Amino acid sequence: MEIHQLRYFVAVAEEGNFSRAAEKVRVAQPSLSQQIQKLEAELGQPLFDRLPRTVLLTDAGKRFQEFAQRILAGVADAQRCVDECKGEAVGRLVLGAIPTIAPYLLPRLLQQFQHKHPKVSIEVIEDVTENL
Amino acid sequence: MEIHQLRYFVAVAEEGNFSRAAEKVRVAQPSLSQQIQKLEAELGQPLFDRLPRTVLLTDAGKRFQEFAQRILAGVADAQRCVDECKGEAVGRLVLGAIPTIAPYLLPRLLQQFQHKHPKVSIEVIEDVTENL
DNA sequence: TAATATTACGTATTACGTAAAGATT
DNA sequence: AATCTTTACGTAATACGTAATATTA
Repeated sequence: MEIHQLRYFVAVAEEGNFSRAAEKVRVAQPSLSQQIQKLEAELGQPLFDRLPRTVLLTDAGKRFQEFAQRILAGVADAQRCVDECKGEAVGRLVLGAIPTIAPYLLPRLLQQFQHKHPKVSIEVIEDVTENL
Repeated sequence: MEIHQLRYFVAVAEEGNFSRAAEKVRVAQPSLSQQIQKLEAELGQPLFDRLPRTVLLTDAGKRFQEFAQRILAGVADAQRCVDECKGEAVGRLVLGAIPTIAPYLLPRLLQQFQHKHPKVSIEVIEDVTENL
């Protein structure tokens, strides 16, 4: 069982149609068909009844759908969760800069940086020799 | 993000050691290392601090671990869920058998079958000609 | 030197797309 | 004929293992 298979499965379940599901998940329709078959083989039973007009979930498929959706939601949550950590730098930044240029470039850059990393304290040293 | 990557990640998080984790999930250690790197790349940040003696979860890694475990638990649940559907055959089974042999083989087989498929009603016909 | 993680690289698996076939209306 | 799914098959992506290379104690 793989995550992309779960995406395909949910798409077919929602669309009731392999072709439209394939467009939705942006994959060739036979490829999607293969992945669904593979998933069904691994689970040991069919997830869909392939009827002439539409594709319906089997009982097992209905059950499975809820789990699949919860898993995919979990994946999305996990993504978002670590994204929140991303810019969360903390600490202290000491920055050396050439006195002549500093006032012209730094203000905007530092403002952007502070916005992204509010927990970092910044100190700018224009004349480095003072600290030698 | 793939399910096997989550398994690898959880193993490393639990073992605090790539080598032992690799044994646990039965994969070569460099392969596991690669998959972790790939996962970290996709998430946009490291999940582990590679320290000399051990491997520790980063803040993002700690957060991610909970989600990963929930996802894997969901996968296991999904498997179990559809397994429950498996033997749930319902309906009626009419079985023809050679009269001489039937009494010797069928009782045990039918008992097993009924145990697995309690919702199937069974009829045994020993003399098929009666039904022609 | 021992223990551990990463990089390099060739191989085997596999997901994919295109084309053809099957099935149903 | 038209619509939809599956089968067939070659290609491309990739997960894997082995071997070599850091890195640290």
